[in-house]
Amino acid sequence: MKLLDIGVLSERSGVPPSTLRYYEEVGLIVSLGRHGLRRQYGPEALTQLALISLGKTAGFSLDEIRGVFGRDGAAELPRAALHARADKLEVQIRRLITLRDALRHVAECPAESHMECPKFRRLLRVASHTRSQRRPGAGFRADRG
Amino acid sequence: MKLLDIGVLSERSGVPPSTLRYYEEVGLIVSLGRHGLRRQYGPEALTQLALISLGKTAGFSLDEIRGVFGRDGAAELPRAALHARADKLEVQIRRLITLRDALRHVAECPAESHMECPKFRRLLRVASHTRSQRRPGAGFRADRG
DNA sequence: GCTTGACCTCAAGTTGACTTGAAGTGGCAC
DNA sequence: GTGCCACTTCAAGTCAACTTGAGGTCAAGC
Repeated sequence: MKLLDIGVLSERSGVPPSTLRYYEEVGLIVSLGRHGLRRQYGPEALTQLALISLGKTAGFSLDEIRGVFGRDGAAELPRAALHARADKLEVQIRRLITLRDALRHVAECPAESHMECPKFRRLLRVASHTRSQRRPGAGFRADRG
Repeated sequence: MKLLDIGVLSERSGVPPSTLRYYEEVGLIVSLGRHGLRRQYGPEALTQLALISLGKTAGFSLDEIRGVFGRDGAAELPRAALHARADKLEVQIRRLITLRDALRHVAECPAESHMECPKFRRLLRVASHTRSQRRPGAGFRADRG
């Protein structure tokens, strides 16, 4: 059973050691032991980090991610709850597609003002109907690989 | 030209007055005047807020949103930059689809452990290859309509 | 055996996006 | 003309998710 030193895990996952320690502190991952002072992780930690990364992209808080996937990276919620999450994701995916289309459109549309373009106005109508959601203080960071 | 009292705009957009004032402070929207003390907004503010909401769903910071869409809700960036944004969005959309599929899968898969399921492992491989991105301190809130 | 360097702990700081609280203002209904 | 109440300003607080800094430890290589 080959364990990964925190430095190795950090390098392989792209997640800084400080973040790995933080994730462990909040119970998202577990270290299996120490080599001297240094934390040693099992190979499954890489999988967990991939899952965490995906969840963050989706805008889930670390709390929610921990709620959905247990320490071993397996789902802990009942089917219905998992499908509910997937449904919410689907809504978000549609909103992202709307925005992508809006961006592509304004990049190409020759109309004087975008507001005069029926296609753009239609996109925005969709946007305002698919109401946005917020939850207090859920930090999300994207960018910086 | 009918103006919207901040209270009306707040109600119609679902965005709290404190947030509208904040958006105005950071230059995302503009009020056209006052009725007594109360800010009055033009109807285009609703469009701007829809755009802001979409941008936030996509994980853009308010700074980035302001950068892409000017005060009038029209794009301010050159075509190439807009397409680049759209490309990044597309990557994110694919990650979200991966996560959605993973969730649906674990909800249905009868395998003893998900790690033993080839389909799940394949999903995770995709997840770890499509590397996640982060940018320092870009708060994002989802949920709470 | 001593240096080196990457780790350790713990507290405090940072960031973006808001919200909250105190103290004040002004249009509108009565 | 007076009370109400939703607004106003401004400073300070909050929250998640990390990062940073000070001071310390320890396995490995020389």
